[in-house]
Amino acid sequence: MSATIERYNHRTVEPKWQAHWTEHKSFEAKEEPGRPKYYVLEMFPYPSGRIHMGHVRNYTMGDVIARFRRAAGYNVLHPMGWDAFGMPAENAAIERGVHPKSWTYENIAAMRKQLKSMGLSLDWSREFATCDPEYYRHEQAMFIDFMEKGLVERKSSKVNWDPVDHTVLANEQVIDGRGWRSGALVEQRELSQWFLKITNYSQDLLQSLDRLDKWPEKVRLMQRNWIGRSEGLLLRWVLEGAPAGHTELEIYTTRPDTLFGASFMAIAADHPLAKAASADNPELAAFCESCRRMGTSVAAIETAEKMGFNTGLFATHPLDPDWKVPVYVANFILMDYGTGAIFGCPAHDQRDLDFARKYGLPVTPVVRPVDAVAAAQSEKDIAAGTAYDGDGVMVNSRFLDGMSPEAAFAGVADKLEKVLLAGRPVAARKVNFRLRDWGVSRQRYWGCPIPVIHCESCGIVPVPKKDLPVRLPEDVSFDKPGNPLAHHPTWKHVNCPSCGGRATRETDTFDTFIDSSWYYARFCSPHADVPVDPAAAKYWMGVDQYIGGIEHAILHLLYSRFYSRAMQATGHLHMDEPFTSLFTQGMVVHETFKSASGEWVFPTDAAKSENGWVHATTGEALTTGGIEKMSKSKKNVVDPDTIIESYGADTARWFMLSDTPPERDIEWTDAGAAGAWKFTQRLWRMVNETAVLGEKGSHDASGLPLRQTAHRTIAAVTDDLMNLRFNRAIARLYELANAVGTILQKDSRSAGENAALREAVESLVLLFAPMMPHLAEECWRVLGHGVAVVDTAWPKADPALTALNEVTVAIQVNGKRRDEIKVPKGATREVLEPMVMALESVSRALDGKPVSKFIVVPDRIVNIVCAN
RNA sequence: GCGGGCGUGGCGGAAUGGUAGACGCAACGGACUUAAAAUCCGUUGGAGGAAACUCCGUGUGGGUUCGAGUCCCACCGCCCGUACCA
Repeated sequence: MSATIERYNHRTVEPKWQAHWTEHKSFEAKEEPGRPKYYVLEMFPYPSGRIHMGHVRNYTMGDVIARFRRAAGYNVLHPMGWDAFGMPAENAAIERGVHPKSWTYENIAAMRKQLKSMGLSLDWSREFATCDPEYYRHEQAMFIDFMEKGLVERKSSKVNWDPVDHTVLANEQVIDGRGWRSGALVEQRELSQWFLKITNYSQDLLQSLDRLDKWPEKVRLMQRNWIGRSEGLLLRWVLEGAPAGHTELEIYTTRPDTLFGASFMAIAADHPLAKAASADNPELAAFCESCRRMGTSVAAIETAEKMGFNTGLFATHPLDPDWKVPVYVANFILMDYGTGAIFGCPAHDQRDLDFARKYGLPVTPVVRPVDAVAAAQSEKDIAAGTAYDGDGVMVNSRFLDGMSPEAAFAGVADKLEKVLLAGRPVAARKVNFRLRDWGVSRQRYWGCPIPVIHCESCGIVPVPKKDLPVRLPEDVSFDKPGNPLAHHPTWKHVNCPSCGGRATRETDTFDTFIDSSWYYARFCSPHADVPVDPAAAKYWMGVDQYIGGIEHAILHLLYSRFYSRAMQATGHLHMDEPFTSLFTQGMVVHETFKSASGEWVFPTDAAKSENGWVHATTGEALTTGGIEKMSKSKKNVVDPDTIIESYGADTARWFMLSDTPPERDIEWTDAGAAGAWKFTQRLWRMVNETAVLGEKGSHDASGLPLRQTAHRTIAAVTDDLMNLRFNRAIARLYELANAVGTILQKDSRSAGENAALREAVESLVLLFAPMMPHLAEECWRVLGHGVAVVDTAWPKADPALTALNEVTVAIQVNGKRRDEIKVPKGATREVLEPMVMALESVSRALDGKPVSKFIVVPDRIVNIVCAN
């Protein structure tokens, strides 16, 4: 064995090839009409200052796809940028006195360097940050176009106010009643806000999910639920003894079929009728106030009892003038869904049943299961406090009796649509969505300024496009809480573009989700002086493979889908669905350690002793705290820089792809990383040992087995990479490496074996190149190639070599495996039967019993069935 | 509550309804070495057996099928998402 092979040194090799790729502009993409394109995009990072292992995993996957597609002949676009606006920059300014701009751009520089050390095949010539005026200028221009198109609305509304971050949050940013970033309890405030009319597209956004067949079903379902379509009926009830101006009460229901099961009305505490009725009823007013105070936290909702207050008012049943139903204010009715009022049908709605039982209201079942046993059961359940919400047949419902609930729905709707009340139909079919318009105003400095001017005489005036961008002023102070733009002495004072009079700028900035809602389109033409160059977008869009975390399943992905529609409506883009195929990768997790006093301990400080884990320096006993997502607070982070320095980028990349399927959480372990590193060294040795054997000779029969393995590996890895099954592709590569190693170990080899070896090793290098690009380049050079791997085509499997001419067929007797035989591929039953019946193992298993069936699955299995 | 996913060796995980455990890690045995590291070779689901071989085995219980980790039903457990949405 050649003992003179030097160890593979990633510290010199990796920077060398990175420089080569940069120098040769290997990854700069240009439109080439007629040539198939492939757009790979990973969700761009927030420039927090350092990349973490999650980034390493995300960008490695994207890079493998990009390099693989590139080798396979596609014109690949693989860009990178920075989601650079947002609160951490401002927090840094407040806490440490650094300017958000310098903080951000310094972080970008640091992270760019880190990403480059990973050897990603990115087109850096297209890089931008969303805080570049050259980027947000187009965002502002498009907003003005959206305004003209009626996609923007300014309205005073109750907003979620984050008292820690001093900003408004979108509903989507409120999690369990707390700010998604600060974790502070959210308050309700009344403010004038800018909204994007995403609800104009509710139906389209819902329906088009059906077209996104390359998205995970889970994400589509989450979006479906978020949009929350329901079909129901708006229904007006005449009120009796109501305060002035409240002659009727409009409710929304999805179950008009259960109208004859009505036993009470319930309205939200914020409903105008509740307010009016409270005026001369202090007790009611107090109850409404307590409902408002109850809050929206999950804990509050889960523990809250159904509570109500009888207003003393009555509503008249729309189908029976003599039927009067009491009106309650109830704590479980939300003002911002439907009309903030319902009719309660306790037998078929659990909340209504809880409420009715508490306040002694009637419970009349009106839907009965068709099956008699089920019907009896449902009656018992209802009496015991469990509502029945299944299908069945209508009862106790006059003209609806005997119908299905579906028919009854239509029966009630058809009838009441024709009944007039105060000159209007008393009922109207109505589709309701849970989706709200998107509030985009933020009272922050480090965001894209909203390009409008408030003029006392002209009102809202958009900034003329020639005056864009509206730049953020740089001389701001963060001494006072609230928005530095509002505090700035001069910035907001301008002349009205319309009348020339004194006016003020809007000081709110955009929600940063806007920045990330169109960046994918900007990458097509990052230097164009329009938001998106139509020809470039036409060529590159949509994104063929988008990769990111599941945490963006709703917000970012839904906003982006809306944005592309809005851009289409304003002529900026030619298509509506930006992401053709979506992949959501799992997290990187790591074991956690805790000291006896409950403090988190860095894994690097934990050592294994006979008595379990101890602190490496103090010797204190440690407990393992479970395998969790890497986070600074739990100290279970591994720094990518450290890993790349000690093992190299290729090893880190390889580990990230090995063993665990990409959609699952991967556990970072030192042993696993070390294993990956050993494999890089092994490949390096094999390549060197093969290289000295010289150029490829001619093939003969002795090399056939290895050639077959190599070509089958090419076919399998190609298929696996096409389908993002990285862990399987890697297993195949280990198999090929093992096969190569076996031949290399032999004391003597035939010329044919040497030729096969050369071919197998070259294939191996090209196949692992997307995962370990630096090692592949270096190996390729050692093998004597003058052209770099990035400029070499993906290997092709020879069908003659992947085809099997002999197959192993398993022999079963009564479904139990008893033997296996090697037979020519395609062996028929006529050939197989005598062979199989002659087997000693078969006659032993049959034990003289007659064969009743002889099943042949060609090239797979033979199953002999006999009486037992 | 509702919705979705998952449950396979010591571990990560393979397996178009067709030989369960590919591949890797760990462990054990061996070669090389003064020794160790590195490397290479071998063994490794459980039980029984000297061996041939036999039996058991994919959370539990049923079912469909010649054949089930895979499909169907019920249950148990874990994970994720989500909610007074009328």
